[in-house]
Amino acid sequence: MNAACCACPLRHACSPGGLAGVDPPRSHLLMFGRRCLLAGEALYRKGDAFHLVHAVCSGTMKSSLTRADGRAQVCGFHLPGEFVGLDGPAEGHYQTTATALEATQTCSVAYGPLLELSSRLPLVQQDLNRLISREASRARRHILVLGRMTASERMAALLLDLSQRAAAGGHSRSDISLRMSRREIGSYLGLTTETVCRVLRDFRDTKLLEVDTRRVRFLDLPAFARAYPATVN
Amino acid sequence: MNAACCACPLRHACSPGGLAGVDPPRSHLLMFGRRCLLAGEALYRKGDAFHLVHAVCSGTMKSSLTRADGRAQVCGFHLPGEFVGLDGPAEGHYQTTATALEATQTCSVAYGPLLELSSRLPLVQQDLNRLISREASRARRHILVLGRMTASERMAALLLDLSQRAAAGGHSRSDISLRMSRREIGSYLGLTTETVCRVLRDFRDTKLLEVDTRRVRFLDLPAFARAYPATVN
DNA sequence: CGTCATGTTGAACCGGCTCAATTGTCGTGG
DNA sequence: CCACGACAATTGAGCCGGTTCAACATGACG
Repeated sequence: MNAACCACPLRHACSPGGLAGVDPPRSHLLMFGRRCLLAGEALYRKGDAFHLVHAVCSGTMKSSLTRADGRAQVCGFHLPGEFVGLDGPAEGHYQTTATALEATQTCSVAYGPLLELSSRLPLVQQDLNRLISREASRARRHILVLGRMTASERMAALLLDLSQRAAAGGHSRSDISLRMSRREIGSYLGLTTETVCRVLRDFRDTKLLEVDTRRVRFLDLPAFARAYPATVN
Repeated sequence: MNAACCACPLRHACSPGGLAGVDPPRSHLLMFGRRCLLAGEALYRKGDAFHLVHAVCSGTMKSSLTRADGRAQVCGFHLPGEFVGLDGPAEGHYQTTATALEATQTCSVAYGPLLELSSRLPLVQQDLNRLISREASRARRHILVLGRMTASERMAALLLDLSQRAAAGGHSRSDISLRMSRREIGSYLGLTTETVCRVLRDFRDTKLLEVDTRRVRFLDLPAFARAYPATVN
């Protein structure tokens, strides 16, 4: 582990989560560099040549697809400790655009050397395949949400998912801050911003949540999860 | 290429599409076996231990997710020459259930040896990663459809997709046969069977298609594609 | 020929959308 | 510090696309 990695807030999360088998003396070969993004800044865009995968070190990102008519559809939110850019291997260029939702730090890893390394280290190879495959898992869960769920179920699914991932990152499970706008939530869930608002108001009115704009607190998380069982995988 | 592969209808499609770099003398090590499935029979089920990936040799399959309440959501259709089971690497067990829609032949490949082989052959490694990554691409395209499209756009997207894939398999581009039921189409598109029927009727009434139950013919494919541009990727 | 699943069509309903207006939030500059 | 403007969030009223529910047609298969 080199100097930059020692300081990385991901130093614990990165290896077990992503690249368990990389022996320290070699890992510096992989790291391409860090970037600091401002809110709204893109890390990569759809169509960019794919050479790097990225870890979110701090902040939050979204990834979005572009429709033929040019409008965007948010297809994922990414918290610290998670990877973005793993949609690249499919075609050799990114198929999504990754944008920072707030000031965000990322760490980039060169894909070529990573592949090469993985062929020498079976554990890395398996982890890499797993990571790429998990990309599809996420998308499939998303399909389940968009398929035939009501607005409240969709919103509940997102909140429970964010809660769980925030917890995995060491944050509170019941007190989550939404770094994305209502419009972005709506795009992700296949709803309008108005409906997102109304659903959150209903959750508040029925004492399931406290909602203060972008701050959400579960009043009884287990009860909430029980009320929306179809959303848990 | 061993005897079974010589007779395989995929013998041309398999290598270029999937495993370009496997040198013939070794490929027999990979092939695990063939299976013949009847309509409705499952090749694997959600939760089964993941050891094999499969190619569809003939017939048609669907893969489906299971909701917490037990109901299924179709998440993909698979034509001859395409792979199924690549959702396995993520967690070491299948996350979907693959079912034959008609009499279907499959060819299975052991994942472990494939991984091992791929570490010696960079081209195979890259292809394997690409295949796994394409799994996510498919799911993302599906998200785009389920996100915010009208019923007709969804149906058009499916028909154009099937047309394109049928053409890739050497079949007619404008004359396609739907091996799946209206219910399965509806599940895949996030619609009811009734709506699927009505949309097809509308396409027929507006002279875009000839529809005879499970047989669909585009009367003017380019015009159809132009009428639904948002559905083409 | 009867049975059962699949497909089709119609009528009424409703969840979420559209459109429009209001309020809240935050950054900027006076 | 406040005023201002731009944008995000919220709320209401009315509408509409797709669902629900029900009836009927078709077709596969014993």
